[in-house]
Amino acid sequence: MIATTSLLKIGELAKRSHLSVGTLRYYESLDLIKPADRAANNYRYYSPETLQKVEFIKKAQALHFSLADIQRILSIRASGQSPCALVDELLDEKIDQLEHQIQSAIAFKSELESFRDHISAIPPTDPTDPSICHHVGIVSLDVA
Amino acid sequence: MIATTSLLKIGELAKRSHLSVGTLRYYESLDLIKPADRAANNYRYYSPETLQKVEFIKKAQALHFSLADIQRILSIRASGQSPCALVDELLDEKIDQLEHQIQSAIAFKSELESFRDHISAIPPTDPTDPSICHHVGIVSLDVA
DNA sequence: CTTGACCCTCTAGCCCGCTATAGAGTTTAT
DNA sequence: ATAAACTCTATAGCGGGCTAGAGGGTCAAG
Repeated sequence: MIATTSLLKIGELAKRSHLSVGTLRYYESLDLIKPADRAANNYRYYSPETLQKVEFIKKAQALHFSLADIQRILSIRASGQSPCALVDELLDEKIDQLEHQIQSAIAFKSELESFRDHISAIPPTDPTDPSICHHVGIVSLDVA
Repeated sequence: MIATTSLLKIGELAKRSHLSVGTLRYYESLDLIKPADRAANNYRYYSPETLQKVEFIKKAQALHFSLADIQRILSIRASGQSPCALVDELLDEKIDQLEHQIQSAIAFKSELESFRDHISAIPPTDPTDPSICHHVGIVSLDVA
């Protein structure tokens, strides 16, 4: 028998974690959290540690871990093992992805800038011009 | 009566544009393209200019314009006006967004890097440690 | 005349992290 | 005793750009 006095109903957990009730149920559907108990009324009753777990989830999300990643981390932890190797691997992965995103965003931005400068140098053509846009550049620009 | 000899069936347009038939029908549902004619068999028959339009769509997509943006551009063009003002505005918008993305990706990457360095400096703890992860940092790190 | 390659519409599913609703039961406060 | 405030399940929708499938009609070649 669990000391029901300390257990939280889902609404309370929601309030304390600043997540919605729906989100908490959604997390359960992804095996991220689960209630310590389901009383006869079928209500979810959470142990207070769940709040820590939810905070962990939020922090990990802020680090751009997907909920699937987080589930993997938590399940390793739940099996009594250390998730550190996985966390390190995921971190390296995110950092690589970010570096790639940064480089391609920089390249793409300068591409857009030269395109903008290019078209603003072209005088407006007659609107009845049959080309799709007087910004002929858009049609003819080679974008890799 | 349209010279049916020069018109393209959807499969032909798909082949020439390297888009799928489904994509072309999807584009029609978004008012990006439409067939010049629908014969008695209800087949779509496209004028060859549609190929130019589709190429335009692909180029604009490569510039990260959404299909909704592209629809706006094309409808302005279709009404006989110049879409240049809109294109310029959208370009400026994309460039600003890219700049913002680049800056926040850079900041976030260095945040992740210092986090990684921080945790790799912490010796592994006992797996039976009740904290969620021996990477206590994940739990305690303040990420804005 | 039949086979296969087209074409049609309509619907559903994908990814992800939720949110919102309907319709029902339960608890709590007055 | 009743009404408000909670809880439950199950289902559908969002955005964006598609893809896939069912269940049909159409057309050209052999």
